[in-house]
Amino acid sequence: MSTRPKSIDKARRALNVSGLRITSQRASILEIIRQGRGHLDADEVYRRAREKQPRLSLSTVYRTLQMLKKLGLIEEVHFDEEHHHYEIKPPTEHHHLVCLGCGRVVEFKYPLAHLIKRNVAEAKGFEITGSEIRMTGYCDKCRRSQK
Amino acid sequence: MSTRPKSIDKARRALNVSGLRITSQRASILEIIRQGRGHLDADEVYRRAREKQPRLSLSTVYRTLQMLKKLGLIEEVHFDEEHHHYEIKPPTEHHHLVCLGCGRVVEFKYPLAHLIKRNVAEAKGFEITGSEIRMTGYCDKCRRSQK
DNA sequence: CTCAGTGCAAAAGCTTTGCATAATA
DNA sequence: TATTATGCAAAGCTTTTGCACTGAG
Repeated sequence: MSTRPKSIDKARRALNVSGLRITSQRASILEIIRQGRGHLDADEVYRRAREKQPRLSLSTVYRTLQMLKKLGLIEEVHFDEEHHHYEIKPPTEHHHLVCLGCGRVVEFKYPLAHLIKRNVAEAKGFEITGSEIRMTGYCDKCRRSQK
Repeated sequence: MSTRPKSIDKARRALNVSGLRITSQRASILEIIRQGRGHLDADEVYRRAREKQPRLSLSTVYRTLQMLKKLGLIEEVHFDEEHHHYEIKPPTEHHHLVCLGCGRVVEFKYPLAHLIKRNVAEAKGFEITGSEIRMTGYCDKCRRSQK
């Protein structure tokens, strides 16, 4: 059995098809995003990747993130106002709850895109290709400790 | 009858209550955001405000935006990856369709927060205070011209 | 061997901050 | 008149870019 996760193999193929090279930097970055479970920003990816590759530069991280985004392998999400965060493109539609107290991010599934496609987009003549839904609030723990 | 829109009066009260001063800069900025119907970024607010007040500085715009946001008078929304956009806090929940072709932003109403509150948040122990829903795609016009 | 990818350093946004001056309440 | 707000300039961050070198295919 393979020791490589599926998402990485998929990425290898996507790069090959596009005539792009698989470098150790790109492999680490992708692997880190995968392990990060969707909640890392560029700088955090950089810091983690440097533990294994001390000579890695931040520009490579940014260039790689852009490339992966363009290939549709990762997705950019916006948890707070300041940074972009990245996650491996999810196979099924899912969204995020962000706790304003502790910053915790919880994913949830709900077929909202479909709903809106049927009820709103068609009426406005829009063809929807992507959605980002972010609900903010306070998690269980933070609510309790605030009282 | 008053020539001032309600949203501005509401703002005046909010500032007074907080012991903040109503300056000509703040009034213009708020008025511009109101007229902008929610789709202006800081720089655009700045440029428009300067037509009337050439000496206005960009820092004042940023400081005012932050203040208005803190007071809950305006809301920050994220149409693209690069900038923040601001709108007068909407009385009813609404969301945005963003066209990737021409950048046009269309608002739509749909009680998604309520839906998610009932179906998702409660189960996860979250108390939801805000939501931002952004669907991307292509509008009628752009779809036609692409073919 | 060739060309895409990298590191480095510098530049380019957008946003914030310090401080003296101006203006509101 | 007492603060608060402003303008200006400088600094801070995140992100992008140019260029010579390195390394994957």
